Parts: sequence; C-alpha cells; structure tokens
Amino acid sequence: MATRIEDVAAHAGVSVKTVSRVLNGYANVRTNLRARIEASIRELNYVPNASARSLAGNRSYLVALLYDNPTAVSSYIMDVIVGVLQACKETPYNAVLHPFDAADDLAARIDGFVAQHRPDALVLVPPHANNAKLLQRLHELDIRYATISSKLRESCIDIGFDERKAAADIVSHLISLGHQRIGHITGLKGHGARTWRRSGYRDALRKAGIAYDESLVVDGDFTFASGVVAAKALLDHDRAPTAIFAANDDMACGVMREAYERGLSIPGDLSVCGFDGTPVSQLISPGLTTVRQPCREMGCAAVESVLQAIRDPAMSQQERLPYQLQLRGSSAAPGKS
Amino acid sequence: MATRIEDVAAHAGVSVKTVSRVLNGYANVRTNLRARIEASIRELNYVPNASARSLAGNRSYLVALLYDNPTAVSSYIMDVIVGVLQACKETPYNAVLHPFDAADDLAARIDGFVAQHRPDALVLVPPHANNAKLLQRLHELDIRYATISSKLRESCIDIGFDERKAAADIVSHLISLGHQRIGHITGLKGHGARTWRRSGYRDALRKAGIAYDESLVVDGDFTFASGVVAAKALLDHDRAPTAIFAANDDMACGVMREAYERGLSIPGDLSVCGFDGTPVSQLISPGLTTVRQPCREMGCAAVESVLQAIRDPAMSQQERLPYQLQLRGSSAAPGKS
DNA sequence: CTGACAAATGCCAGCGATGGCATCTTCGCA
DNA sequence: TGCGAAGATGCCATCGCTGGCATTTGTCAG
Repeated sequence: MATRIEDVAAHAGVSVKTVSRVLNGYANVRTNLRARIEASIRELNYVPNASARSLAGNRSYLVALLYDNPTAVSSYIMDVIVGVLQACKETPYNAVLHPFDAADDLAARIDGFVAQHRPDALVLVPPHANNAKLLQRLHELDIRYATISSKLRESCIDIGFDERKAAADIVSHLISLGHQRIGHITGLKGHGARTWRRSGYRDALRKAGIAYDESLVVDGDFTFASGVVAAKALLDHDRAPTAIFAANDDMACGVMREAYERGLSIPGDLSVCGFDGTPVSQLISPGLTTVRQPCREMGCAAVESVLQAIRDPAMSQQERLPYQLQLRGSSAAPGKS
Repeated sequence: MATRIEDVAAHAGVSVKTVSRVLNGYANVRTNLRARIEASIRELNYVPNASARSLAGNRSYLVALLYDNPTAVSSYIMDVIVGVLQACKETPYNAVLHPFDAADDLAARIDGFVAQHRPDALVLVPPHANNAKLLQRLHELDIRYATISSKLRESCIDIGFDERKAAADIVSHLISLGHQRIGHITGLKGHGARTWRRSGYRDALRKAGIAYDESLVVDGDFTFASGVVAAKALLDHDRAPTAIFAANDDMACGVMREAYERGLSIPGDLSVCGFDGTPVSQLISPGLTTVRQPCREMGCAAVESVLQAIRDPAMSQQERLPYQLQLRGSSAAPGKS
C-alpha cells in the first residue's frame, strides 16, 4: 500500500541499504548517487515507517514528556509541551505525552512504559524532575533524560531559570516603588518553587535593609482559593501590607478577588504581584505584574539538549534561561490612586 | 535486554502464539492456560514492544490528534488533549499530538504523516475538522477519524455540543435579568463558532421579542485586543448597551479591561458574558458569566467513538454533549450597583 | 469404542527497516 | 602500470510480534 524503502531503491536503481544510508545521514554515499536517491524519495513521497525503523534500529525516535496531574493540565505544563513539540518539529523525533500520577510508585511504573515504547529520551518536569527514586531508576535503565527544574543538578541535563533571583527582582520592583510592608503568599509545601520564591523575597528585603516580618508571610498552596484565604489574613493584619507578592499568578488573582470584595482599588490601595506569567496575567484588569517563566523555551531547550546527548553521551549540561519581569498595572507606588 | 514474548512463552510453557492470543484478547484459549500465561506476564513484568506489534499487526495503537496553531496552544485545545489522553489511558492506544499549520496544504501533508506513523485513528478539532479537502483525503486513504465540531456532519463520527443553543441560553439569561440593549462581539470570520454564537444571540432576542439592532453587533476575532476595540465601539454608541455578550472569554476580558479603563463598574454599569469557560473566567474579578464547553468530554468521547468504529467499521455517530451555563458575578440586573 | 468435527495450540513466514560483514570501486603512489 | 588501502555499495540476518494454516486435542453422537 504505502511506499517502502524497497520501492525507492528500485526507482533509484540502488540497493535498499544505500537508501537507508541516505535516510540516516551516513557520509559514505557518492554525491550523485545521494542526489538521485533523494530525488526518488521526493518523487515517490516516501516516508520511512516509524515502527519498522524503531524495531530494526533499536531506536524509537520518541521523546517522552512525563508530567503529573493528568486531570488538569496547568498552563505551565501546557507551555512546556508547546516547547517540546516545537523542538521535535525540526528533528526526526516525535513527542509522546505521558501523564504519570505522582502518587503512584513511579520508579516501578516507569519500567513498563520504557519497555513498551523505548523512548530514546525523557523530559521530566516538577515534581517528577525532583523524584530521586525515579531518577535513580532511569540511571539503572540507562535512559537519557533531561529535567526541567530550578535545582540545576550536576551531572545531568537540567534546564531551569533563576527562580530565586526572579522572585527577588519582582520584590525589589515593589520596594523601588516605595513599598516597605510587603506581604508574601507562599507556594505549596514540599515544592522547590515555594522555597526559591520565598528565599528571593527575603533576599530583596535584606538587600533593601527592610526587616523580615514573619507575620507578613502566609502559607498558600498555589490555588486561587488559597490566595483568597491568605489575602484575607494579610488584609486583616493590624498593620496591613501595601503590597502582596504571591508565589504564583493564580494566588495573585485570589488576592485581587479579595481586594475586589472589599472594595479596595488595585494598585491604589494595594499592589499585587504574581509569578509565572500565565495567560490570565494579561487578561485580568488591571494587568498583573509578574515574572514570565520561560516555559516554552525550557521545553525546547530540554529536548535539544537531550537529543544532543544522544549523539555525545558524555554530555551533561546545566542551562539557565532568561526570565522576564512583566510590569503591568497591578503594581504602583503605595497610597496612589 | 527487556522481556520478550518468547520469554513469557518459555516461562509459561506454551507457544509464543498462544501468549500473543492472550495479549490480543482472542477467545479460544483454555481458561487455565490463559490464567497461567497472565501470571507469567505479571511475574516477568512483560509489556509488548509497541514497534514490533505495530509492524507485524499493521496496527499502530496510535490515535493522532491534529490541531492548528503550533505556537500558542489555546486552553480549548489543551482541554481536548487532556480528554484524549484520558480516554487513551484505559486502552492499549496511545495519543500522538500533531500540530499542523492550517496555512499549509494539509491534504497533501497528511499523506506523509500517515505513511510515517500509520495512526489507527485521527481526531480533528476546528479548523481542521471543517477542512473539506482534508476530510476528503482521509476518506481516500481510508483512515478512520472523528471530528470535534458543532456541525454534526452525517456519515462521520462527530462530537460536539449545541453551540447555538448555548449562546441563546446565555443571552436569555441576560434578558431575564432585565437587559434590553445587549451588545454582541462576534468571533473571527470563517469560523463556525462565529456563526453559531451569533445565531444563538439572535435566537434569544427573537424569542424575547427584542428587535435585532445591527449597530449592537461588532466584529471581533477571538483575541483580547479585539475585545477591547469592540468594547470601545459599543460603549461609545449613543445608546450604549447595558450588557455585552462576547463570543469568547478572552474578548469578554477585553470588555472588562475597557470598562476598567473607563471606570465603569461591572456588573453595576455593565454586564458582561463570555463563552468557553476558560480558566480565566474563574480567576478574574468579578467572576465571568460564561458557558463551559465540554472540551475534555469531547476529546474523550471522540477517542472512544473512533476506537469503537475500529471494531465496528460501519459505525457513524453524532453526539451532542451537555454544556454548562456558569453564572458568576459579571452579570446582574441593569443599573444595579 | 470409534469416527467426525470443532476447538485449542503450534509452526513458520513476513511486516519494513537497519547492522554487520563481504564485495566491488576508486584512487594514490611506487 | 599495478597494487593495496580506503571508500562505496550490496547481501542477508535480524529486531519482536502477529497472521495464516497445519496439527493436535477434546467432544459427542452413533
């Protein structure tokens, strides 16, 4: 039914093996022959059969993206996915998405997944990227992988950005506007992001010589609802902050909701900053000041690095991508309407 | 390296073929044998190699999701993706995402894709779902597919929901609140969604006996920016509407932005409704009244139907899924603060 | 108990590509 | 001009599994 390599070989008058060489980019094919074969390929509209290739070559041309939370894909993951797909587009590799429930014993389930699909490489995002047992197992299985995280672990391929500094930057922005009492809503316990962003918050205060006030730091869990609850607490404070830095955009929206309910004007009565740069940050009014995480770029870079590592197995690489402060209407000098 | 079917056969003391029968769910295997083989499979942690299976069986166990707009995955697509992945999880099938630029000549490019991956089924979302040339080519190639659209074409598998009625419902909601002058911002020309939603808008007006006023209908293109522009036009109208129904949530956010800039209160001075039920509709303040499209459910249903059609090739099926009106703070009786 | 038929099981080829090795060219240099 | 090495090309086995058909086992009526 479809064209096979054999057809191409016959059409070009060469052996199957030579066509295979051209397909796989081997050097030792005479220039004119290569041209003839390439012409035949185009003419016959030949595309190699992925299954046969994978079976014979013991390569799958598959890059698997493992992520958590199969029921609600965050815009974070979405953006990473876009980057991954984009990076694959330029290569013979294809992406497979695989939601893996973090609750499961991943280290055990990964074997089945690998046996079935034999991906040539994996890309892991948090929290899997920080699952030591999983990484351990991947080493045992000798599978190349890239992690996307801000940990920047050595001896692996790890793509990230400087979350701590980004958080510090955004808080410094608030300080430069004149804010002295700045509240912070943290992320979910156990997530690296929680720690990095809170550390950045403290860094900025320290740098500005502002005393750290523990009562201005409230636990959140990255959800909108937790942002609302935390905002209530902060706004009920007897010396309420004039600005709030939420550890992500959803919680910042929660703060804006609570401000709305109380009739507080933003940024007149309260400045609000988020983190992530999700679509909502642009759509909400006023626009939300935030940090855009380079999600797409990280997805892209992860795939590129890990594919490069297939060619040069010795490679290990840590890469920090640039982030962007996005200053919008939700932050302004305190007390200004 | 990994376990093969041969190992399982040896372990269970049967032929490879019999193991294959068990794997593929053939009926004619004696019960005790089947149990023994299943035990061996579990014990050895055996998972069939997908490439070999696909090559030998001329089936790929792949469902491909074709979508447009590779640079910015909309939350619509993302939700469909979640549904598709979810539906695959229960089956031996896997999903492959394939962004296809609508600008390209799809009907031509599809051949290469099919030759390479031999997906057993395709799922198409708009605008590809309405690309007649593409569908034609798929018929020629004899590839099963499901479309997700509200067109509900006969003789195909088509999953959708009643967009027109949903739009009418939401406008009726505004009317029931007491609004008489209701503006509408349309979707992008050429999109079915534009037509259906506008028709629903007219249906609701007609049903309520409100004259259709063309000057209250302004072109948009589904983007936030176009929402802002359209809102300016409507609010500058010498008899400005008291409510605006935007054909999607992003444009509704644009309306809210323009209201914010003008110091208009929502819903006090202006009620706003969107369409889609994207995450932003919950995060924004006040919450946006909208229609939640059953995206995830549609993705799920599309896969289920098309896989069913593989078993029963004669099947064709149209399914309309329920949508949900989500009434939130952005809509209220006119003139009420 | 036997024969005939149905059900269960096994054997072997083949899916479409690549890898290893054998063979054939080409080319440089004595 | 001839020879050897390097480079180009081809042949055949093989990857792990399923399909078709042959063979074995089981069942039941006569």
